[in-house]
Amino acid sequence: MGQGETLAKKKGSGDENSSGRPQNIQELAQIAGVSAATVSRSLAGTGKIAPATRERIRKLADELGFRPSTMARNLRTGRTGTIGVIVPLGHEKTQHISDPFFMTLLAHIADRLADRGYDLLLSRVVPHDPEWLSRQVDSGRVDGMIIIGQSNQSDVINSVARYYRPMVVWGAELPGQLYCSVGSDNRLGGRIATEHLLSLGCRRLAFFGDASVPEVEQRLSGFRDALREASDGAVGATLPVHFVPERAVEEISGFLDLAENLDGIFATSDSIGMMAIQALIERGRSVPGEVKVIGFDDLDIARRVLPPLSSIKQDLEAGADALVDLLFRKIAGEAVDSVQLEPTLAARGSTLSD
Amino acid sequence: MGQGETLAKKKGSGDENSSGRPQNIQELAQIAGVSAATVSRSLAGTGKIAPATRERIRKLADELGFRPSTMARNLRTGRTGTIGVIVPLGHEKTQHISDPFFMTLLAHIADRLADRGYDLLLSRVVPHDPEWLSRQVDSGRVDGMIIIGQSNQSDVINSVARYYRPMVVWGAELPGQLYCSVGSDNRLGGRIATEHLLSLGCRRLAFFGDASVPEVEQRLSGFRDALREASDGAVGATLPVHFVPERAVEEISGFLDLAENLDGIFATSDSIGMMAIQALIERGRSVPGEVKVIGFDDLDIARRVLPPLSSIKQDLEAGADALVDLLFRKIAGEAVDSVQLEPTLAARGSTLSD
DNA sequence: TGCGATTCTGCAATCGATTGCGATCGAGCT
DNA sequence: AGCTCGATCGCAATCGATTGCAGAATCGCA
Repeated sequence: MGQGETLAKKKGSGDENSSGRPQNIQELAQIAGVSAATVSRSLAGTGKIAPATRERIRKLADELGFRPSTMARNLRTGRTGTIGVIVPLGHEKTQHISDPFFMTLLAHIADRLADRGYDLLLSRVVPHDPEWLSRQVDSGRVDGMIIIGQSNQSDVINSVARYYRPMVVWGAELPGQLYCSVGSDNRLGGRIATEHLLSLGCRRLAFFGDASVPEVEQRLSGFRDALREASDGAVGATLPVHFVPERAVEEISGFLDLAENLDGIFATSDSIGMMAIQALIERGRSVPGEVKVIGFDDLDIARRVLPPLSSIKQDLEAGADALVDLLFRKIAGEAVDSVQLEPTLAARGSTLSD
Repeated sequence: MGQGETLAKKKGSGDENSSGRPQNIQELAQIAGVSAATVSRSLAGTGKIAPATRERIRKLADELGFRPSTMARNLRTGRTGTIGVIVPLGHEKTQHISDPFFMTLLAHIADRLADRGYDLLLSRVVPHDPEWLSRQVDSGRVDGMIIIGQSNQSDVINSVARYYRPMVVWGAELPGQLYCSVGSDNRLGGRIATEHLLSLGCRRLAFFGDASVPEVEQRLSGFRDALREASDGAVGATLPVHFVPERAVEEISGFLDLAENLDGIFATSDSIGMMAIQALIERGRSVPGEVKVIGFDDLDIARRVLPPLSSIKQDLEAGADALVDLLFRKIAGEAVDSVQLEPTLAARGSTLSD
């Protein structure tokens, strides 16, 4: 008999079950006077079951508050009904998920998955070893995987993509990637932002962002493209601002003290843009009068600060939509392509004098 | 033989396994020339196993990229290594998880759980039926449950708390609750905010917030307490602003057009506070000159808008800490009490003239 | 009344890892 | 050499639900 009797629940005392709450399908079957198979089929609505029996079982289960173990079902069927979402924080060991960009995208993904009746298993990992992804993938707890941001882990993702299909990635589209990704056309976004500043008369620009992150690197390319094409004496500097707020503030302040006749800033995130504005105003330089500032992402907060922050809009809701849609099509076995979203300009008070 | 052969993975072709990647502990055992039991014990490090054997198995598993099925383990051991986090959105059917408050708290919780090696299963539910909670709890997929905000679902939570122990709730401490909760002293927070406005000379106040949410109701009590005690002719109105941004903006605008000589606003969240400021400025009323505004929560964004928003700080990091700590102590069988965090005043530019 | 055609149900194998208990084997001791 | 003892390892039951196949019950029609 039971060797595993030291394990598991045993919510009830010893006898049967104090509360009368059946712990498994077997007990419910016994109470109903049928076999476990019949209970299973009744509850799941599969197979041929007499309608009367099915209703009886269902009502009984309902009254007794019985719910079959999801895990046992998962083990048997091989499907879990949950999608893993993972945020590799490779480039900033101390960055938290609390970053507003992650949070926003994550929330939209959660909403989309909820629409489809799937749950979301969230893992925040700092990839100190190359196993971080395969560990999750092979754990067998998820039907698919969404990765938010390649960070500097494109290699690892590629190696897993070689054998694991149901996986999509938010981020830059990199040459030679084996996985399918969803992200903005960062280079175009960078160009639009820069051209916006140039068209407003800015000639001494700065790019704020850490180019070791693929997305940022692409935005920087756009920045450089636009500057090159302007060819009217406009110049641009680059300041590798980190994503961690504390360090960023420091870096920005130091830079602004030196760069005295700057007249335009392209920040690679709204957070950085807002920090830049604050630092400028603390130094008595007006925005957008003396310096114009544009951010990237166009999160909700961009609209709600004063002056409202101009930004390059990434439609994260559409992005989440695309990620989830692609993932489910992959799960269904379809072959799908990466998606690039078109970034758009949202010009506001931080660049427009009004 | 296999009746379930239509199910499950079968990553390999038909024969054995093309890639040589063992799919289960059995195959690995065969390759290693030992029994499944030995493999299990080697990998888990349990039981008495010859050190040589254990190392050999481990190395082999590593080389072959084998990882045991988490689900099978879970089924057998009855533990899952994941904590469920659930956000009941009872009072605002259309509100999304994307609310910055939820996301901030969620992120901190995720970080704390990650520290302990636990994963986080996120469910966003709109409680249209009273089963929303028990469905999650009884699914057997989690070792514990964190609920963010009772909303108007205190009854449901109570009824589940009667039989399910490992569960903690973020939110107001309500009389007669059977579960253990973590939250700010909202009444005190409301009082502090109001006294702050009063001390700055405000006499015609308004409270912005939907008092049908328990937390908000308590803040409103604090607001009223302070007003009553002031007893110097200060008056206060209440505007039930919803949490959904679109509706809130509309409601606030309409109110401000009528309430012309308002001089102080206590908003029950930072988002609402920011919307109030924006609406005021659009109407040419200066902040903090003519009207002073204070929010609640003190999220990151409060500090980063202009003028910086004064707020009542809820230490969400400490809150997440407490939630997770309490939960694990409950799981361990300890009896624990609810925790109330002390809210503090963060006075900034939206109330201080500087 | 009789026999095949349907419907329902039940049996038992199965998913993959864990673990109590017993079997095995070699070492150490008399 | 024979025997005891302990360290390892394997057998097989188990967690709980699912499902192919077969047996039982019911029905229809001649």
